[in-house]
Amino acid sequence: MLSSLQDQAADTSTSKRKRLPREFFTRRDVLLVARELLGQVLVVPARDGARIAGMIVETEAYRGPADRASHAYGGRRTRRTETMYRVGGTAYVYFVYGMYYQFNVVTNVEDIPHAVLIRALEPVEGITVMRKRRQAHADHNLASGPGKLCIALGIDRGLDGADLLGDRVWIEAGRSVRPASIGVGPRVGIDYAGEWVAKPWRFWIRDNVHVSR
DNA sequence: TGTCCGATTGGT
DNA sequence: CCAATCGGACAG
Repeated sequence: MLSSLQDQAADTSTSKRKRLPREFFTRRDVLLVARELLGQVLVVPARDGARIAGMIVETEAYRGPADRASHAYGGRRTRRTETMYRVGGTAYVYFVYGMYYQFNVVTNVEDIPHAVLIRALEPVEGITVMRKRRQAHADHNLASGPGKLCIALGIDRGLDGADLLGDRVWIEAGRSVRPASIGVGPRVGIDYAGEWVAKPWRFWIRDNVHVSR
């Protein structure tokens, strides 16, 4: 089973992949979108026309305004959170801890601030560039965290608000992941969120070495 | 304007 | 376990 997973993952680097359509992102269930983003491929074009890409192996759903862990909790609408109120299929990129960027995918229709944090990628294309940016770390440590993947792909605040159906960053169809291969558990780094801390809204591909932690 | 703190990471 | 490092949110 493990080998078939790897074969399929390898397949995504050679076959033609289709870009995910608007309708994938505008669905109302952010938990469903978070699960189905596993196995899809996040792509950022490099300067010379090359591509930097990684298969999504870990995600977290944020369901504002009810979700206390969300930046949009209570309907909070500020310059930073405004992006989350845009239509599904928009990139929400923010800066934290004074040094890291975090890449999110906005879901649902306009004015409903739901989003999926992309927490880890398995490198697929542009691995040499990723190694350079991440200072020659082992491959399983190139993009195995939300801050790390932004460094590896060169993502910064300039991509906040970018349309995922545009040409600055997008997501292509990779492989579907069987429910049995999906790990489910509580989100991390949100100890301030009270009862919402325990919600099992973190998803990952089981046995994949590129998952964080 | 001042203070508090974070959807993390890497080193001790 | 802890420091790094600075923008965002909010109180005053």
